[in-house]
Amino acid sequence: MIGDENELIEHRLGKLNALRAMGLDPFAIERYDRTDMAGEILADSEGYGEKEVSIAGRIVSLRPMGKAAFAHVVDSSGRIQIYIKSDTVGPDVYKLIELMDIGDIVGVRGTVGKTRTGETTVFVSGFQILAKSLRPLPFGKQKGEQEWYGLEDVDTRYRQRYADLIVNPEVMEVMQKRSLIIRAIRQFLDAEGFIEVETPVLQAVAGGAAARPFTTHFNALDHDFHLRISLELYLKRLIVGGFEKVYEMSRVFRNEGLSTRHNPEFTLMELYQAYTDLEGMMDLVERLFGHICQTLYGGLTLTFQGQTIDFTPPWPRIPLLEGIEKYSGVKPEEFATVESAKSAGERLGLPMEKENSIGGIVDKIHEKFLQPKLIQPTFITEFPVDISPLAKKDPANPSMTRRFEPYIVGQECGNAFSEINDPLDQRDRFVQQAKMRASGDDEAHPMDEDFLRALEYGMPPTGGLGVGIDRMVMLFTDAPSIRDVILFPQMKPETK
RNA sequence: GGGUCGUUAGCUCAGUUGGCAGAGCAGCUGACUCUUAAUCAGCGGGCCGAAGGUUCGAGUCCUUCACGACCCA
Repeated sequence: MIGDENELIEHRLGKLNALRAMGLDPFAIERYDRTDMAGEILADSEGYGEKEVSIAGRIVSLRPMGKAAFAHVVDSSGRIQIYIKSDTVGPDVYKLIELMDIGDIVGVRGTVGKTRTGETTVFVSGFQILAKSLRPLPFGKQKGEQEWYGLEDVDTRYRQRYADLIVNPEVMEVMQKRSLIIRAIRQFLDAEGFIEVETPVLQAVAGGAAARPFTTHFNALDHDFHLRISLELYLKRLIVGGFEKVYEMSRVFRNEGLSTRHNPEFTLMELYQAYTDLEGMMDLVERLFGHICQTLYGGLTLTFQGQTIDFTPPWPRIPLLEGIEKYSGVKPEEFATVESAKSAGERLGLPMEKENSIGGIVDKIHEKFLQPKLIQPTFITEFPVDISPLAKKDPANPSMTRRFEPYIVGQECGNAFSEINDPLDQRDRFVQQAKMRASGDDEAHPMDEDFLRALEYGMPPTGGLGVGIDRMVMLFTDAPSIRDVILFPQMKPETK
């Protein structure tokens, strides 16, 4: 979009043309061999002696002073000062300083030393501009006493994440941590003997969660497909097929709104383990979160938004209705019928007009009264059957299921259950869901005959777990918004 | 979906009861061979988110729209 060029861009184009006229077209350069990274030099500034180093990176500050100049160069390892003196590089090379801008990519040769004030600096013997920055970086805020900030406008930050990354280095740090977390999850699961698989993103029936899917048309098959909303039903097909410990960590898509905790495409990790149950999954969750915390912070505690969170097992296990009674006063018996549950909800001041299922009301009261109290890691267990169409019923109380959700800092961090492996029960649940769908609940679970056929071949007793990776990364990076942990969050397209 | 707030220079923001469009930073010109996002002197830079309306006159008031933030559903 260099059509909207202004004076600033005009000047930089002029400098580019001057470089080209001198036979120094930066964009003709294909390669620059580096001997060292900025971070390595800063870490061992005494160890370089007279050795010549070559570094490359982006100019982020420039202080020319007549016939000498200071600048800072940033590469992926850090930021180092360079000092260029006309006497050293010769007047012809020094002239290039006039054609250099903050934002340019440069290659620098020189020796390592310290300036009078003690800052480790590369004393330049030669340099070249490797790429010209034509568009000024969104630097330049002064606030109070000489404090500097980069880009703040969140709209621009998300739409131009490339500029955000240059100007706000903490974004890069969060994304590096995200990579460490994902690696730690894979290490943990590999060590536990899990096999990572890939299942279809395009699905004729999008099930495994209560959410609206995105729909797309498959031209060759002349059929509408959905983008998956979960990984569950294909992974359980694999358990039927003989995999005993299997997982997938990948993107799923839900056609819903955006918020500080929701992005319509997000990363989900689901795992399934044959011959174990809910309690086996709780044990695994405790160890998984503990492993990640150890890897990142060397212990079992971290700070999130000022609160200290302790992952030391065992985490408390609280049945959902017990927790609701404790924090809202509503007794479990009140959830016996939709009518009594509704009046309990109304008593608490919650809008109940649209509610027509016990599970929905339980969920709403939970969200408002119990969930915000669950700061330290806690397992909430025993969810109503009508909002848990894939979880085994509790033999002691068939209106509830053998399901749990872990909560940390008031946020749901996962979902797990003893999986239904009775194809007859599963069919009944799907039929129930179909009725809910028919009465207007478009997030009710769709019928999936192929999945039922798989269960009919026989699936071992199985424990399953799903964890939203983006929310997990928020927790481990102290990020208040999901957009802080997603490089390119979903936005409405620009209209210009 | 509802409410509140926001959108002015590259960035961050002022702009009074409606009366010439402002600041800091960065940019440009000049000076300066150890600076700390230097310093000194000078100079440019605007479709005030878009469209309509009220008015002699709108950045400012009204309406609609677009995009965003926060809260609620």
